[in-house]
Amino acid sequence: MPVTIRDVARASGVHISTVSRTFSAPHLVNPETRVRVLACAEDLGYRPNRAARALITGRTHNIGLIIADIANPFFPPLIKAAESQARHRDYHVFVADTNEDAAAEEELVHALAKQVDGVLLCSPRMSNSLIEQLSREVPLVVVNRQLAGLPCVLMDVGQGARSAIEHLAGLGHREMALLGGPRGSWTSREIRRAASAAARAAGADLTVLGPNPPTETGGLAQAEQVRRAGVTAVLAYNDLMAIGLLEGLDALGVRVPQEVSVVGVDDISLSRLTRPKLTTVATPTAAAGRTAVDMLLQQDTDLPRTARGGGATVAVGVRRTTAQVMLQTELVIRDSTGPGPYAGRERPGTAAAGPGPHRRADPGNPVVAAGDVVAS
Amino acid sequence: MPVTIRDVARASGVHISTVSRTFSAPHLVNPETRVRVLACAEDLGYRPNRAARALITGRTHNIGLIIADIANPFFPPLIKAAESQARHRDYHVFVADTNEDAAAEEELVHALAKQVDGVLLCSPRMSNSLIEQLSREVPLVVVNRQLAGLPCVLMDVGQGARSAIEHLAGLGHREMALLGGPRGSWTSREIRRAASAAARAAGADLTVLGPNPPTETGGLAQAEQVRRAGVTAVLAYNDLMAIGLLEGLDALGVRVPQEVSVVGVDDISLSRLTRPKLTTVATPTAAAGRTAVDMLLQQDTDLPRTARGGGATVAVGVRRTTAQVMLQTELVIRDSTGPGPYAGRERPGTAAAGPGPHRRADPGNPVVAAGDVVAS
DNA sequence: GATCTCCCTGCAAACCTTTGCATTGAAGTA
DNA sequence: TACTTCAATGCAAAGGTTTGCAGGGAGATC
Repeated sequence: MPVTIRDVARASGVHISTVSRTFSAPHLVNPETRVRVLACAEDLGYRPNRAARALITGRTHNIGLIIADIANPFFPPLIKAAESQARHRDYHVFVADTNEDAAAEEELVHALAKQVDGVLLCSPRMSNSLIEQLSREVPLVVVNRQLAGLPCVLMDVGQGARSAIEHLAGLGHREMALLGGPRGSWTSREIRRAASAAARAAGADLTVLGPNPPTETGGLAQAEQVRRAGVTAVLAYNDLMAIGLLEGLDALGVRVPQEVSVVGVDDISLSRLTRPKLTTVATPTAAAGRTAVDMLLQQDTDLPRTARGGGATVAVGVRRTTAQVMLQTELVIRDSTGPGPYAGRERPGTAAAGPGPHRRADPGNPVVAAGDVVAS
Repeated sequence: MPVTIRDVARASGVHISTVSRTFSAPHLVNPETRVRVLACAEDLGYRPNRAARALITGRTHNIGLIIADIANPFFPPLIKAAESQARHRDYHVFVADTNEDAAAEEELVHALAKQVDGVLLCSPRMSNSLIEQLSREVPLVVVNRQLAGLPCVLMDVGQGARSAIEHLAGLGHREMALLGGPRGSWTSREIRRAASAAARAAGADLTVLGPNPPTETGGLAQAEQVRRAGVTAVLAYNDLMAIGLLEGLDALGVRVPQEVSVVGVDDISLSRLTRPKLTTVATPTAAAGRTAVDMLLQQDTDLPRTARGGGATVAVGVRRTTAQVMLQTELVIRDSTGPGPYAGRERPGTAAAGPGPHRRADPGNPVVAAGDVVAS
């Protein structure tokens, strides 16, 4: 039933190799023959069997995309961007969800290793050493985690957190809380580090609450703690948690931003739809998806995967590019942050007045720090 | 570099076929040999090459999942459920996003056809005839669309829409609007049909606005129309649109539910977090994902795909199961619906008073209508 | 007219695995 | 002891494609 290259060859009266070349190296075949073959192929509905092709070329033209949680609206834009970028290059994307579970991550990498040309590991929860080990099994690009010797796509959440804290301090807040993200998250650590430093620099206190699951529920569950901590401003690990917190505070009768200001991270589409609209640190997720695919495919074309001719072309000392790209973030001020108790006292330069809407531009210029490492 | 079955055979001193059997038919190999082979395989980090296996068995152990829009929170639960169900059966899931584009759908089915054992087509936008045609290329299970002769997983949105309209009528609404979904959506047609009938039965007017893109923006854009139509209650194609409408009405100063009641469909997790909380028709998305995978895999085990031995085992008159499963929906009443202008006038039986919270049970009992069809 | 180029096409091996059949050898039976 | 049975293993073909190499033929050059 399935039509193979052989059927096309028979129909068009040429050898299968000619049919093969018609598709993979058209310039090598006579134009007349080519059109004839193409016509027959079209006619019969022939489509090359990618598995068979993969067997010999060593390239599946698939890439794996491992995601902590598809239900987190942070990821879909990244996934879509990665898919569209991949599709342009005739690659397909395998999306897999780990449910925020490090063990599932490892298993998925193994499972995907043989059927993809590379894996995008997004916001991994497993250890650095394990990631390094897995990278020997299949080319890896890591998103939202910095690892020496591996290509990484990072978002500058540190800068974002700093801006957020400075924004809050400028509004007159001194007692702040940070809702930490999940254990094992590089982003969470990064935000915490930067936020602490920024708070210290601004003369503010920062209470860290967490780690927490990075979901609405995780944020909602901390509402009580936030109130008890007596803070007037909160930075949450992500928008989902911030939205949950908004909900929780509302249930407790705490008004936002009059009594407590809330800032999220990610700028998911939802954060424009909450009441009040959420002030948040916009992360360039789509750009990250595109960039990660580019880096993976770049790496892929660099390393010939099939060692045709056996031991002759030993791949010793292959150079692997390990560029690390840092994408910029931007604070988007909306309605969930307002003046704090110290508004107008100090720091007179920073406007403590009503926050106007703030149009953000797409940060299209990644800061690139490239480096080459000799792979084993 | 990649370790093959041959390496394992060499290391353990047996023939490759014995290694193969160790994995695919363990009972055929001597226990001692087996442990030795397994040890060697473990040692070398051997993992069978699925592409090569697929070439001969005709099964890739992958399934494709084609989704209109991953960013729509309706889908992630379905995807997760499908993935987890598939993983239990040692299958992997290829997720692809079509951006609500019928042409992209067709192309994706073609592209996936050869590298998966079957495709789950979720909320397709293309024509029935095209779907039927594609189903001859690769086994298909269709979700959210009813097609004779093809296995389908449906959610009873008709019943849901009816309940919603009855709920609104019971609250004293007579002038209602329906925000239609995207063109080509079976669900949208179904909702429209049922809602119209229910409105007629309840003596209410139903203005249909649309079709619309099934997003927040789509809903938001219709706020003005809704106000102009002078209706007091709106049923939206999905929660996303309902949420957008909420936003739009708020911007226009229209209070919900005091002036206009709003009902959505899907019960995405967000609808618990809007202000007011959204009354909606809960659809069993996770169950749909699980069921669809089950049906696909069932079909897959029924049809031997590789006709080894060539013409001898002609697959003529193969029976294909085409069960159609209808999953039940349920109205979840929250805070976005309230009494209408005719509250308490007629229909005294139906309580027009404040809507109490309503706990919904997981509708775990699918209504199954099975049928066998002889495939060509 | 003979030789050389060069374009096009065919040939066959290779990729890694599965699986029907053949072979081996040991245990069981008469 | 000779024969059957059966479990365990080896052999080799097959699956669909790519690709290095070789061959064929037409046109060009001398």
